[in-house]
Amino acid sequence: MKDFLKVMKALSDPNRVRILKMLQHRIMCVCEMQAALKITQPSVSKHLRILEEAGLVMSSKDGMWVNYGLADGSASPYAASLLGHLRHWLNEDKSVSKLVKSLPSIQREWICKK
Amino acid sequence: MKDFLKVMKALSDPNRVRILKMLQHRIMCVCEMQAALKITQPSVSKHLRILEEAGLVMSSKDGMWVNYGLADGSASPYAASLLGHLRHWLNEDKSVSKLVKSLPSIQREWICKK
DNA sequence: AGAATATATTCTATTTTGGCTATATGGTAA
DNA sequence: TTACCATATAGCCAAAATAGAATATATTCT
Repeated sequence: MKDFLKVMKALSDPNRVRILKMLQHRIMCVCEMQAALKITQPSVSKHLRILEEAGLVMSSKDGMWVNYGLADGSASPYAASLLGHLRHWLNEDKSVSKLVKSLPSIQREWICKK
Repeated sequence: MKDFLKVMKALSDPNRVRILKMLQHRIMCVCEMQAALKITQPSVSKHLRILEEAGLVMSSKDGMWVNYGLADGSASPYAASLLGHLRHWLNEDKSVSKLVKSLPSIQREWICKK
């Protein structure tokens, strides 16, 4: 029950759902998501922690950066199932499609390192 | 997005999930659920309202009683999908199986009308 | 009509959540 | 080493959620 609730709670916030929808298109670092969502970096980090503990995303360090991607689902069957559905869901949502369309212009070389 | 979040939030509370798991077995009135969950009647009503607005349960009046059952899913594709998965999920959860086992002894004729 | 019962709503107190600022950590480059 | 940069954590505050007590509504029975 606890694992199930973790996944449901993780999916109960619009910004966390938007993060997952972005990660369907490519791997991203924290500062890229921050630029896309227009919220502060600590907020993004917090959301990512919740998503990770629910088994929805996974991270790997690459030097200074931390790359986040969708989890493979091995950590939680609930997460695996929901990640599958999310592929088809919410593609028509305006806030999501707008975000996805903005992705090409958001790259860590441009955003960070200023 | 809003409809999706409603379903996820509705499924983010253990008592609401337990209500759904009970309703998989039979239709119930509010006072039966109250007896099963051992929480106050207003709390049950509130949970049911949230579940209903998410498209997860439906109600029909029968005299003094209001019968609640699982929704058919026509109100929300997200609710429909999750209700399907919930059939298989959490059957092994202790709090759920305990509840289900207690169902036969919980009937409105005995519980209410005291 | 009035009493009793099942459910819904309101109100209040408590907890949880999401955002921000400030600070800490850890890696990179000079 | 020092300086810098990406990310994580801690602390704070406002908004939202949960539970219970008290109250309101609606239906049945006498």
